[in-house]
Amino acid sequence: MSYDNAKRDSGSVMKTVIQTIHAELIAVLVAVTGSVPRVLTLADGSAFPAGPLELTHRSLQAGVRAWVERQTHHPLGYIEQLYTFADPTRGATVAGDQAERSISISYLGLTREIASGGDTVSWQNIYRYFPWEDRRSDPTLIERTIRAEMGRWVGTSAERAARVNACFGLDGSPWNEDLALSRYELLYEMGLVREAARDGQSNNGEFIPGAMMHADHRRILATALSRLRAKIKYRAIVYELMPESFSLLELQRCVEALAGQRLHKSNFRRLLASQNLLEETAHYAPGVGRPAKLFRFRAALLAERAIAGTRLPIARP
Amino acid sequence: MSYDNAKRDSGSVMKTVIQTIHAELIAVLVAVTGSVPRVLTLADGSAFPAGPLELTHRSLQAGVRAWVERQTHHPLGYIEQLYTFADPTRGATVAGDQAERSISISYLGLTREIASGGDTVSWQNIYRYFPWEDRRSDPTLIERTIRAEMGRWVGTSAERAARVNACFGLDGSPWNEDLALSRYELLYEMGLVREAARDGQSNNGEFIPGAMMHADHRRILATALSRLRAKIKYRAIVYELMPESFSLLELQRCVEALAGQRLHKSNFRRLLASQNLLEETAHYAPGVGRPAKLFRFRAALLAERAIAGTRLPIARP
DNA sequence: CTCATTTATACTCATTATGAGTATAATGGA
DNA sequence: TCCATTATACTCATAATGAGTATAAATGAG
Repeated sequence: MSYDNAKRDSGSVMKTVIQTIHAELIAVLVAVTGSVPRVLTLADGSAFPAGPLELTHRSLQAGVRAWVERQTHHPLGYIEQLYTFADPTRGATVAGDQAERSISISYLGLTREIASGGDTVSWQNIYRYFPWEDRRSDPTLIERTIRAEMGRWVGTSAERAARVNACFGLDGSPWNEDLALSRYELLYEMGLVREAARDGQSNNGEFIPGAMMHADHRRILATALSRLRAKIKYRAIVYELMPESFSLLELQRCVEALAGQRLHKSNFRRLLASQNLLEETAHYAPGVGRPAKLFRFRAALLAERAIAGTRLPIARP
Repeated sequence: MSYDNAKRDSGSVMKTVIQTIHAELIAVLVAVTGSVPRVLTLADGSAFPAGPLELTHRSLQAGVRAWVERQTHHPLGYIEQLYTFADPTRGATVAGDQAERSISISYLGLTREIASGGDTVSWQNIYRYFPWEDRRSDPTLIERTIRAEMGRWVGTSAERAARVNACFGLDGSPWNEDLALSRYELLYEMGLVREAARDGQSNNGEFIPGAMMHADHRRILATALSRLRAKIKYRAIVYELMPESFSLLELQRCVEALAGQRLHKSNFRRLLASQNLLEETAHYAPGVGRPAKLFRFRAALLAERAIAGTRLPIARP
């Protein structure tokens, strides 16, 4: 095809080294049980299910499904792609005209928690890795624990101060739960998470609380959390995390678990009502207090509809 | 590392074939000039700048920058990753213990249009590929041209009808500009775009208007358009597309070009005012009519802030 | 120089959406 | 029976939106 020549050669001489690339598929599986958001991990909480893309895989998604099922025996429902990154230099050696390099493609999956087989397979509380992201019971953790350490990095730089304040909702800036990834990256840059020291970043003080993970898996988890928090607001995906029927409070607890924030009960219900995604069942939830009506998601929701609308001030003709 | 064994071997026997993967980097460069949104193309509008990931590339992003500059001599500003996909079977042959496979990683870049070198390098109107996405002058194009063809595919299926209506804003459903990708994919599934026939999909009628592209580049462009339309609403990225200073009407035209919709002038200005992202300059734009004040973006905007807030009804303590 | 034409800005106003509560209804158990 | 608990229904002030109208400052034709 003449297109290929035009495409490859314009402006420079082509290299002849053929590069061998190793593609790794990584799965972040999230479930919410009660009020705890969890991820499925291997190696006692230090890594996610992962494995190389193989010839037998029909697609990237199929590959992810295969690896997760092989390693955890957990069935997989909804999944979506998160991010792809290349390991900057690791193993970039040349042998003959072959060079080795690694690319990681990460996926986010939503399911319901099931006791999974495998010795080291386990569901871990997401906030074990990011204690500062859970502001439901104690929104002052950042103030109390890591603000001082961050202050050391900020020093007298107004620009750094502005960045920290915007990211962590300090000093008048509002807290934005979607910025989970930015916060993790900033902490890494500051050298306050253990991974930074492990990777040879300079260390600017005491490490802050939060469990470490293999390679950059914790960063991938932060990506997943950010994506999920953002998406839950404009797409009906909590659906994937809930049982067939549930009470409104259960649904609220699920969203709160992901957002890391308490929600206003009646306003949350009003929002649900306006979205018209739920329908009543004939049943009621047992338990203390007045029994709650049970709801289910409407089938019509299958048409992957956005639940919020535009923010642009559109003109009518 | 003991982690690696636990990770790879749980539940199945490991394959020994080493897979050679070819990673292709693809760049969708967008600029808006006047009221026309454009993409930078090669091969007379049929493909995007692209090339394999090489050893000399420090990162995926660096690789994209290198290829774009090599092929188009166009400087590159802001870029972000779009999507990664694996070519399902093409070239999946095995030679010895080596197998060949291709992965494409696409990027979206925002710039200002510059006359670019290279014979076949050109800026193309995005709506050349998706005429139905531009509803500024004529929102009835879908009704007039492609609705009948889609109707043939829908037949008597209520589910198909619901899908088409939700996607294309027909029959009472509101038009949602963010669904550009879903619309393209649906048209492909219906066999109404030329790529579908080329790829061996069954054809359900006449092809609809819109230029074809190499491989799945048109699908990638649809991804870029969807992403850009969605992102422009909650992130201050138009910034990258505008000159140093500009009038409010110019900014409005730029957003309209991307959204494919007319905006309400005074409400758009009120929105801008509330976001506080702009500041006045001392200058005025020349031209017919009363001269417009020129604005520029505030420097403080560097702190990559979200411009919209949460949609969740948060509870205060 | 005056006025029609054009584009820029400033306001207005009804309707919705949101944040924050208060009041009332069903339960099970002491 | 009364109380602790949880579920639902309303209320109300304020902010955000959608849709216009009114006024200001240029240019160019006559």
